[in-house]
Amino acid sequence: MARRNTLRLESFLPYRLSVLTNVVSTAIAASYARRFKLSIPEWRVLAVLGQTPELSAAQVSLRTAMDKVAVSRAVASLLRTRRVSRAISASDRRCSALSLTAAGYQVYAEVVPVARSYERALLRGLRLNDRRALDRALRLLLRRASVIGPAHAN
Amino acid sequence: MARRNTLRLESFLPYRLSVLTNVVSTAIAASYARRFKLSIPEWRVLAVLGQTPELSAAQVSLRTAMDKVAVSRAVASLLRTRRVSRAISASDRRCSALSLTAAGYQVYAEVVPVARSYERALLRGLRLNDRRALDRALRLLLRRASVIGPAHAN
DNA sequence: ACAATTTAGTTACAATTGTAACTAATCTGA
DNA sequence: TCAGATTAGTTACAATTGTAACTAAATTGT
Repeated sequence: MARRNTLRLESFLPYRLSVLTNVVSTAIAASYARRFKLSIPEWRVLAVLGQTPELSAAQVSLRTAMDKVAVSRAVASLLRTRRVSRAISASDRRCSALSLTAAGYQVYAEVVPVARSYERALLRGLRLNDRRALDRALRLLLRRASVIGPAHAN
Repeated sequence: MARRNTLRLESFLPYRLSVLTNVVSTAIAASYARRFKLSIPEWRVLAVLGQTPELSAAQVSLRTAMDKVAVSRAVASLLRTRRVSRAISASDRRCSALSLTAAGYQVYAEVVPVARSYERALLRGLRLNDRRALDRALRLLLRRASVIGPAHAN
């Protein structure tokens, strides 16, 4: 019952990141889930293919930081709804080139401004200086997190 | 195929937050999951009770930003492993006061330094200025996110 | 040339999580 | 006082996600 050496959860960085991310992605998801019947993984795949078409599933996986099973499922669903098309590569019949269909681009074109506007609303109130610092911090934290990895013995 | 008005996912704030959070919480979880058989929700409950004992499940829910079902499950599991004890309130027999047992405190006391050291490792390389800016930014973003909420029509 | 390995992607199943409905206790107002 | 509403917490079930095993194609080394 000594209660010395206590951890203040509300100022613990990993906890704060987790809470913030949760609120943010739930909010964003809500804005397109209902309107377009898009799940978060589906939106991610859509987003990378909108930016760079003709990617294989593995490449999508890399760019979205999703694992390949998640990508496979999202792609399957996007194929069903005809928002993504798949062309099997002639040289290597294992991989395929994924692209948005016209319908896919249309959804993309509608969601992107919403996403942007949400981001703007979120950043409103942060001064330019702080935005830059945030940008630097996120970049650095991500790099450090990848480097130290799960093997953090102590 | 015009590809104008593209969204650069890698500089899109919600996306970056999500990737970072994912890496960080997976890493932290790994460091205590195996050693103490603690899931993330369990660790969170342990963390608030270590900081403030005698809370009801609802209060834990508030402080951890977890929903009540998640708390209920985590508590059930912590009761089973005798890391948390529950005393039914005399005045209101619906709610109960949750506290850590001696065993619970022991786990807490072992995990806290690990968590702290991970946080330190993460922040290494960020200058004091940038840490302050990050702190401000996170506080502000969380507040904005809660305010704008899911009702972000566009 | 071909057995052994690697790579892309899928499928099957288990574990986790979210949603809704529920029980039990308390509170509220007529 | 007591019917209806509220609150704490749990349970049951559905949907999502993670893990492992799998198929099929390509690559490698001998």
